[in-house]
Amino acid sequence: MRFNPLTADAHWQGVWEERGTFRASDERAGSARPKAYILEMFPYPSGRIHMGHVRNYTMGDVLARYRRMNGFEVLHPMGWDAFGMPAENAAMEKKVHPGEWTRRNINTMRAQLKRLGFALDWSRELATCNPDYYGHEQALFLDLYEAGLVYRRQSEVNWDPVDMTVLANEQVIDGRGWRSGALVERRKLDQWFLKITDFAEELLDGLDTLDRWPDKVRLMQENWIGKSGGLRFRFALAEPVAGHEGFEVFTTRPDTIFGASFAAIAPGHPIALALAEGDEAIAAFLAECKRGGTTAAELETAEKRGFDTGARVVHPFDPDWTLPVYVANFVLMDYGTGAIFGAPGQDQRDLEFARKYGLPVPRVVAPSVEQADEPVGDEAYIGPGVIVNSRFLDGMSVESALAEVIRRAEAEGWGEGTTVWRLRDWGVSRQRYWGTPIPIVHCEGCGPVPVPREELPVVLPEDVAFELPGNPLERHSRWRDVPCPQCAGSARRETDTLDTFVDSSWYFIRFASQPADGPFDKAEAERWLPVDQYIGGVEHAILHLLYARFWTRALKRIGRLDVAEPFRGLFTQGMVTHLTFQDEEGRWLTPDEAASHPGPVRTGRVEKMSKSKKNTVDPEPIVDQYGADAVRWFMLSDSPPERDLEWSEGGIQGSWRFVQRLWRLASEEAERGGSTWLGGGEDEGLGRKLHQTIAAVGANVESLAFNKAVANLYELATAIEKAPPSPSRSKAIRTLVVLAAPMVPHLAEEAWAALGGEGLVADAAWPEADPAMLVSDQVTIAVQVNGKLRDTLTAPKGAPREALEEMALASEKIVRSLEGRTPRKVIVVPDRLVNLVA
RNA sequence: GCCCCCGUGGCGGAAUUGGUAGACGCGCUCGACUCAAAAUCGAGUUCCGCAAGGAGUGCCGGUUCGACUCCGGCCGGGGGCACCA
Repeated sequence: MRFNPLTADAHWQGVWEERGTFRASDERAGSARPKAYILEMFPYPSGRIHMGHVRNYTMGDVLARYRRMNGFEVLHPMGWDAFGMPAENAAMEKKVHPGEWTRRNINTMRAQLKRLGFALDWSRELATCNPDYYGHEQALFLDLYEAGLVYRRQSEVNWDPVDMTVLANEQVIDGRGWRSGALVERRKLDQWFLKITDFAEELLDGLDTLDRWPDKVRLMQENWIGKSGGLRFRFALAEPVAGHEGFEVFTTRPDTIFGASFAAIAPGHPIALALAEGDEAIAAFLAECKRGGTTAAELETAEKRGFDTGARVVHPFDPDWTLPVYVANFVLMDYGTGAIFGAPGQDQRDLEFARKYGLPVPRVVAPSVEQADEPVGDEAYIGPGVIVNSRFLDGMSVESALAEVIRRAEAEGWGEGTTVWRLRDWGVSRQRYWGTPIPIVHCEGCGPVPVPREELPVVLPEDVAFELPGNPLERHSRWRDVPCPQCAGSARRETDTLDTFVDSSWYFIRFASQPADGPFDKAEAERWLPVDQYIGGVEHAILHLLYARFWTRALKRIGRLDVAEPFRGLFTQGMVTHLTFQDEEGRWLTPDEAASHPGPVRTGRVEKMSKSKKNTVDPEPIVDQYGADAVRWFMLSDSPPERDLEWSEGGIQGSWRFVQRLWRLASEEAERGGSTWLGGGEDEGLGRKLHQTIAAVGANVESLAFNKAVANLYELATAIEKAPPSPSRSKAIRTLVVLAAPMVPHLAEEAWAALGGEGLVADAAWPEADPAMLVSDQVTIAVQVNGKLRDTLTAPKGAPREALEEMALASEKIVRSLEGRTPRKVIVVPDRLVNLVA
């Protein structure tokens, strides 16, 4: 009599849905019950659910079910991050409308998710590609626009001249478009930006409050925001150049100011551009700089190159000291001021540059005064030390010299201490069809004009063609050409759409509150937010999580939502991996192909499941074969959730065995008549094991250590199997079913019903561990001689030190180990060990 | 180059503050049931050794009565950022 998931899964899923078991109540949240908002990163509807989704949503589900059983009102919603490029690619390749393709995928994936029995509130399901989602997003965009947090400026993009589209950096491979293979150009386009840099300081400071985020993610965001303190100052040109009398530079090392041997400006610097107007050699150099690749590898190997402009700047501390001005390819226009001074003795890049162009390399920092005149070799000295060869700074530490230069610069009025950020404003314009239309109209007379609120949503036109390259919105004159909302003159809609990261920057708010007439209701959203536990892949550690934090803070600033940080707890789960297989010619084989391949098969490394390596395992046939619970159980077993999990046939079979084992325990108990068992007394040992397990599983689920909770349940099951029938055993079986319910909910319902449990096990209360049962009155004491274990003995709990020492000395093994020596020191840790030092 | 994380059996991994290393699972071995196989159940499984015993958490050293755990230095693997002044 096996547990049959084929019938049980569907049955219990139907019962939960019918009863609305997992529907979250806004009224109860926070009033009748404490609230818990559990969220997993919503999926992109790519076609089918993959194992990564299953793992991610299973973890969230266990936590959601566990919280419910602990009396929380739980919000656990699901939706679709439904805009994006793959839909347009599908449209081009398969001649299907992106909307149709997306909606079809959503239907498939929803059905797949439902088969896994997740405790989701489907009544709140949303898809970002629906006007009743993105229309509200347009309203929020206008709110930010009116608050001055949105602006428009020219910006360089990667332009694919064949596909006539903008490419993300990741889509440029070796300088060519990933799809067309055409050489990518750098083009300047007018684009919309969100002022995330306005929030740099608070986004950085806010990280300190996120104590339930992984340190790794906080660190990555900190580096991304990249705060640097330093000095910004003005270099005066000895002779004016193309109308400029000087330029500003930024440095984090003003203490090295007397080590300066040149100044350098970026190829895009206004002075460089002005010089190029009248000088073909400079113009040629600038063109050369532009051509260079932008990939990481190219930049790493790129040579430092410069062009001596012939101009000179005056050293701020010495009017008689001038420095040559170069245009240098390693100076970035969009960081700091786009210009630097070079101190080759203390900076590796400056050193390489100076060596190449024969510039002096003075030492101004030395480990000690005695090393003041030691020449700098192939490596710049960036360590701590004392300032040398620097006039009034000589003898100071790096820190005090730094402060002193800033103080003088400010006092003398030629510079000031400032902070520079690595973080750039967020460019949100995408020259794409399948995204949220930016609700702006461009009027020849009035310029950019917001679409009036009553005209929202600006709906994407359905009748678009993808035969031609480029953005179909630009060609759709009926949609594009509209009168200006201000002057009624002729105008055009903005044809760019929003970056899909905008869509995912507020979906968690819409889940919490979804009125028809606005993005969300403030009070209702604040009832649920912040998300108590957010779970997703570490690949979103920076962009999505930073954008969502920014968006939430922007809403707070304009008074729409009083929440500073959207995600109270964050967990980044590992990937699902699998063995890879190749045939004799190096072609990748699927696991099935590998098994039936006639020739030799090379078994490769364990890698992330991916289509290109053909090592994916589709969850659906696995669910068909083993049922949802076995798959869920496997996803939680073995590997710690933050690490990668290797899919294996053996693993899923082991999970299947355990599901059946649990069922056997429960069904045999049910046949026996459950709690009406009359023989035998209480089984104290089993009772202790039970309560220890209750405590351990609870603690481990709370800390998301699902692999340990799984181990706890295995142990309890084994202990029950080995125990003779007794009331304790009957109780342990019922409790085991409750403890396992968040992980294997279908089996648990079936077993619960068989055992005559009241209502649904999903609604059952999480058992409480009896503290008195967690400690036993006998403890095992380790006995060591010189720190090495020689014997163990059993003693009553709380036995006094002297008694333990005496027992240890009486042990035959200990006597032998001591070889007649008398211990000169005895360390006793009560209830733990005795260590005899001889 | 800079920053961060991780090295424990054949494998995935346990080990709350330094206190019996290897829980639990996979795999493997032996046994039971079976005509047989599958399934299931039982026993065993860090290494060397018949045993007594010894060694053992990447390597070297240190602190300690006692180190997987703390400190220093190496080696190996992984991740993030990347010409950020």
